[in-house]
Amino acid sequence: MSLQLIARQSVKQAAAAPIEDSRTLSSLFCRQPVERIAPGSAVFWEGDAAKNVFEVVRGTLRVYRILSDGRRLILGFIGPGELLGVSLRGQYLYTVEAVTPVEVRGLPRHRFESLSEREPQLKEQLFSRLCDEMAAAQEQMVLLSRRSAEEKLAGFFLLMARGQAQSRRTLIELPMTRLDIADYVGMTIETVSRTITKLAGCGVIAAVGRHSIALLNMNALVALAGGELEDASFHQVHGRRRSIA
Amino acid sequence: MSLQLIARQSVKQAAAAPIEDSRTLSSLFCRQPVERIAPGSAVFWEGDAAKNVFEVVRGTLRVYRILSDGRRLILGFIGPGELLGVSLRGQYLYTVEAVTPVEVRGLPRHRFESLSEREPQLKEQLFSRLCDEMAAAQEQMVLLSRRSAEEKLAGFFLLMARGQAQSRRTLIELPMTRLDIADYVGMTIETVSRTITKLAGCGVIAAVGRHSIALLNMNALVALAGGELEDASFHQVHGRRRSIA
DNA sequence: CGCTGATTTGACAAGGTTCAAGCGAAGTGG
DNA sequence: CCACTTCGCTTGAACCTTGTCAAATCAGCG
Repeated sequence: MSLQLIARQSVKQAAAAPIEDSRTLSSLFCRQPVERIAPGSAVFWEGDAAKNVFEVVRGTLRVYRILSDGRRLILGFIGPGELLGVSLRGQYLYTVEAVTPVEVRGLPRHRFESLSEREPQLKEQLFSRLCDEMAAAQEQMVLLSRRSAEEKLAGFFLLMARGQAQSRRTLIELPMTRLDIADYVGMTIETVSRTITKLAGCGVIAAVGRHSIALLNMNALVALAGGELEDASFHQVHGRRRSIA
Repeated sequence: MSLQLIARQSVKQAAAAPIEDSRTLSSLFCRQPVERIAPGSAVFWEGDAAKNVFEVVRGTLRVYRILSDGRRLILGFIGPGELLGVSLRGQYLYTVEAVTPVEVRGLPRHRFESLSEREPQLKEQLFSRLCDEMAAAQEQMVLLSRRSAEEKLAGFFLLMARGQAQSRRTLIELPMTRLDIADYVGMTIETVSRTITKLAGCGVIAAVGRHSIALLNMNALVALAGGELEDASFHQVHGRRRSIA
């Protein structure tokens, strides 16, 4: 039985907790050579021996598992600054594939471990990232448990916005395909497409090409998503409305 | 924004990795007084200051969050041996309520932290539990992403069986209500009920009173669940088995 | 024995999946 | 540089599952 983790570091998180220690997790990787990975290629596969830990330098990746009936469950999308393959035991638990052209730096696991063992602050940072990942996992559960397609997609867009928004940016990138989105939120590709069309029809969002959308009515989007994806700009209480035309 | 964790220790895990260190996480709690909690009462609420860490001695609890639209998302059920409220920051992220009569031992968080700080093995154990919890979270995502009600419930039953099966016991306890189950797998109570009736009609399971069911046809159940909840009796592709016993 | 709350069951409608076809953009080869 | 192919995306229509509303049953308890 193997376990490993995607260590996440949300943008917000990073900003909120500036690093005082000179020695950061990232510093472990900065001398490692960069590996380039083409879209559609994997960094590693579910079941592989977990030999390396990676830090994402550039690009977006999808993390997924294939269920026994052939369906693909995307556990998350990760980007620059995040760690991949932090593992407690021997095997990777999921497959990680490049969505866009990707650059990563790899570090042999045993070195990663001995280094982080040596310095408590690193261990602490690792722990902290683990917590972030846990929180992210819970958010995804919330997302998956949402009933309607609109709620799910609204939640997904907010998640993506949160991940890349400098502030209240309205244009967000969706490097992944509709199929990726569908496998992430647990719907079919058709429903994703239809729902995007519908939201665009309501004026809540606007599709800008295939790989980005504009968030036109943030309030409506947050209301639709149920307000659960806490955003800095949003702070309401339990009495909430959800109108979408 | 606060983060904390339910640290899980699966039955299997405990058996597979015998403790060599004299000092275990549990040993931190064994001198603390036992608190009794009546069914329906909470150990703590989402948003409370995370003052204590708890170890469950007896009983079953539900861990949940209330979404802003009033829906309740049950993140998991936990039992004896598991930790509650391990927190990196100040507040509990979810509410924990007793399903059955429960006994827990509480330990002030700062003491828990300073103690585990002092001993690396404890930190290690904590890390390990965290990984278990992460794995559990992923399993729930798999469960939630399943399409049909039958798949979800079959998966749920297997999960429950795995959590309490001494061996290939076929009678499993379901201390929680149908509503709890519904909020866990993301369906309505009616659908849960209908689906149980249906599975019983197929001879796959049999309802024994309201709070336990007999697993009559394990193979059918595993097939229904998609075989993803790896069980000793089941190991396909990736060639790894994991004894349950 | 008569409450109260939990569960089951029924009928119906909404919404999502499925199957099928049309559209469009990106990339290839001439 | 353009036509062609391909793949991803959108759209349509029928079907099916699940959510909803409502009512009947059941279990536990005073």
